[in-house]
Amino acid sequence: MKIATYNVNGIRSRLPRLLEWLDETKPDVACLQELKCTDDIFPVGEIAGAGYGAVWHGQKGFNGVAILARGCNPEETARGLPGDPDDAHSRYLEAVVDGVTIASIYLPIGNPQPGPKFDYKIAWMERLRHHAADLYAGERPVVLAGDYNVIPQDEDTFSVRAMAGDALTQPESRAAFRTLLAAGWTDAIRARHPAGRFYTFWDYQAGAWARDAGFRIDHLLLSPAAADRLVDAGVDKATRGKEKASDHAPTWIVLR
DNA sequence: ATGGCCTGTGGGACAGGA
Repeated sequence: MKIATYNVNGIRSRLPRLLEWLDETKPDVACLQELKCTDDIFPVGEIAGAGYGAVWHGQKGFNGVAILARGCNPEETARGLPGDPDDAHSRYLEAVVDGVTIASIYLPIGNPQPGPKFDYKIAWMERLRHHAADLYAGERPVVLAGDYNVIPQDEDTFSVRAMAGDALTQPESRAAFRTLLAAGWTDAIRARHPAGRFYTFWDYQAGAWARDAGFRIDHLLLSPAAADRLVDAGVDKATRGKEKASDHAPTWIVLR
């Protein structure tokens, strides 16, 4: 079972690339972020045409998450992250596919920091910690996949200095991510590849792609029952190099 | 060494991304 996460940066602009990637790599499940569209204009027809059922949680202009499943319809189990009824951002969607609970996460960036946007990021991560604990207690296979907007370690960025003031590398951001790992969640890429560059994002600016000036911010965290089934993990780096690409590359795992 | 972009909204810049 191949499960991927892909921040598409606008699903309508990205649709040809998305359909091409689905056809080439055939993930069983694809968690998408940054749809940047409302629910009524989500391209459900084109995605069904590619052989995928879908659930989605859109928003005008920004954010937006979806879960696609090949040959079946994901069974939605949560829409929105619990813990703040006033939070109107579409950043969390959860569904069960083939017995595996899968979340599509678009975590707040938090820039500029310090400030209210950073406070929102940290509060959101605290809510995620609580909800993740509930899922963990169920002792079922769970995959928390998405754009976490956290660079976990110095080796996950091309330049520690360039990112020093950024919300993605702040000690509070890293601590909140590390808290999930300490609670028993497995960072799938690092479980399979303890060392080395596994960047998932390269900025459109400053020739970042050409210089390989990227960082690793798209993650798949696994509950123990899912981690026991992990056989492979990787990044579809070539997807980032195509015309009209998203600034993120798809990141994936294979569970047996 | 520095700076370089893209998407959506809406019909011109600007917000937001990271």
